[in-house]
Amino acid sequence: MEKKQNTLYVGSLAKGLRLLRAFDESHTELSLVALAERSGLDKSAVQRLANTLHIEGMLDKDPVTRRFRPSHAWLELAYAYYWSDQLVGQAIPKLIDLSQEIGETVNLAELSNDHIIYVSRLPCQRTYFAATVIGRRLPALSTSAGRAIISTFSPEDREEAIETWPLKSFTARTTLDRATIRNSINEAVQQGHAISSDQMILSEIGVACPIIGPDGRAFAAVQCSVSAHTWTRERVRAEILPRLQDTANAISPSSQVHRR
Amino acid sequence: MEKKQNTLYVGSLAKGLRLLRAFDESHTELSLVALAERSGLDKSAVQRLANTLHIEGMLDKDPVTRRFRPSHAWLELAYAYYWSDQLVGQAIPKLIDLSQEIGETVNLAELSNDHIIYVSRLPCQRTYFAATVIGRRLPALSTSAGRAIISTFSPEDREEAIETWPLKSFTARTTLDRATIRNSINEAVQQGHAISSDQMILSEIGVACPIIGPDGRAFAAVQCSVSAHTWTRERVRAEILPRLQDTANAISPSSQVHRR
DNA sequence: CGAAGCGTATCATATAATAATACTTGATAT
DNA sequence: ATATCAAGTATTATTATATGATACGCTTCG
Repeated sequence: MEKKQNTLYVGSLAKGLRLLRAFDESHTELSLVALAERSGLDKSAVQRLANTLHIEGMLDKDPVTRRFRPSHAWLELAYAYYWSDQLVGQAIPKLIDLSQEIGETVNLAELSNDHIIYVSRLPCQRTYFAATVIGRRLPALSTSAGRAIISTFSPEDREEAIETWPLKSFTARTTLDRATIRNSINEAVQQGHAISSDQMILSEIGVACPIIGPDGRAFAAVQCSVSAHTWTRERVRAEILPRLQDTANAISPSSQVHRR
Repeated sequence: MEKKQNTLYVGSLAKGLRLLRAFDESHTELSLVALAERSGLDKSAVQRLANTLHIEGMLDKDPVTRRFRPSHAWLELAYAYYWSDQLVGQAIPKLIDLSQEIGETVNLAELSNDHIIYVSRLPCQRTYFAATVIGRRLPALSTSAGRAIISTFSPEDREEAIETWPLKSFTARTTLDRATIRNSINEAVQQGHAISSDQMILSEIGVACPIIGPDGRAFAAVQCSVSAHTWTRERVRAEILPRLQDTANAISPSSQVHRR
């Protein structure tokens, strides 16, 4: 078991974290051996680590099936995260206003390496569950939010992102061709916003405006997803975009105020 | 440093978790020594553990201030949590409908020992930030959701909760008298819902209906918070309560369906 | 009834975490 | 400019602590 050869690296802690990360949308509760398989650790290690996590309240354990599940503590961590992210605090009231105005689902997405992560979500219409859950990470290139953010990069960084960032197919129509994505991003450079269709799910239109930082570069975007059954790209541009743009602008300038 | 004398307990992992828990609403970024103070660990330990957490992507480190902050990984954990909590999946669409109908903030709260924790929040009006953040834990006795849940307990359990669960003062009007709380809960037993005022913040009215499990006992509640400036308890009862009740009932029966 | 799978418990061993110490850096004040 | 201090970083000898192999007991299934 080759760990980082570093006296400042605590292997046991890292292994414990791997256990936490073994849970995802399709692995919602795991037995001891299932945890061992998914984490790549042996049974003894998992026994000790999972037991520790259970004692410390990070894993719930079903008394009858003996299976482990994420505990409420995972939500408490999200709570702490929200207070630490200045952008969220500034954005939330404006996002609420926006969602009420347009009556459609509004999201705040942040760049997380080469993915975007939905940090705040305000669902206004029934949608599929995955569209309502915070913390969802998606390849930046495949999302309107990611493209909006990338569109604020320097030409070089933009090109590097387009060429090297990962892609993954979600629907039959997910764009996997980087040239097409380049066009989409170039449009976003011109127009200041990105629009995409059918990327994560079919019959879905996504619009996003970047939240521009003091250096002109965005690391977040305000995004809106609507159904193609009731909307067209034209109506989205006419009715949603102006307010979305206003909201993104309103969040931008005052950002980066450090406290303490 | 007395740890659990147990070969199945990994102290280093537990210490690492203490570092994560050092962050909260008033400690959003922490330096090495600040982490040491808040966790009760010595500088060397914090150095090693925090470094590990950083390498593993659980802590961001400001390259200039050298301070640590929660990373996006904390939201990913919340994401995994949401998929593991069956109740949320069942409740979300109904909560969205409800919030659209009544145009006010709707919450889903679950019991977490003697506290309630907000698992899902759908803000419809501008409110203070804390009211929009998921993962917030509050003493069950001080919240309408908690009282609604307790009201479904057996008389003995109810009494034990009223007598022993913790209380904390949030506003000048937070009820700290257990007799008064007993009255409020008894009312909830009669009426099937709980109403409270000025508990977490002044001029706020909270209503909650329990989500009753197959055994008749609730571990969650649908809750709604409105401003006392625009609402009265009577109007809340007349206009919000019926739909709130319907929503809670609609979530209740189908619960406890185990998959896999 | 036997086998298989899983959770639990025990223990000798040496690896891997520890804590003390010293070094580096940057900010503030003199 | 220079001194002082606090905070972050690096190194090391020591042994406490995590390890993983093994064995046991309980269900479940064919």
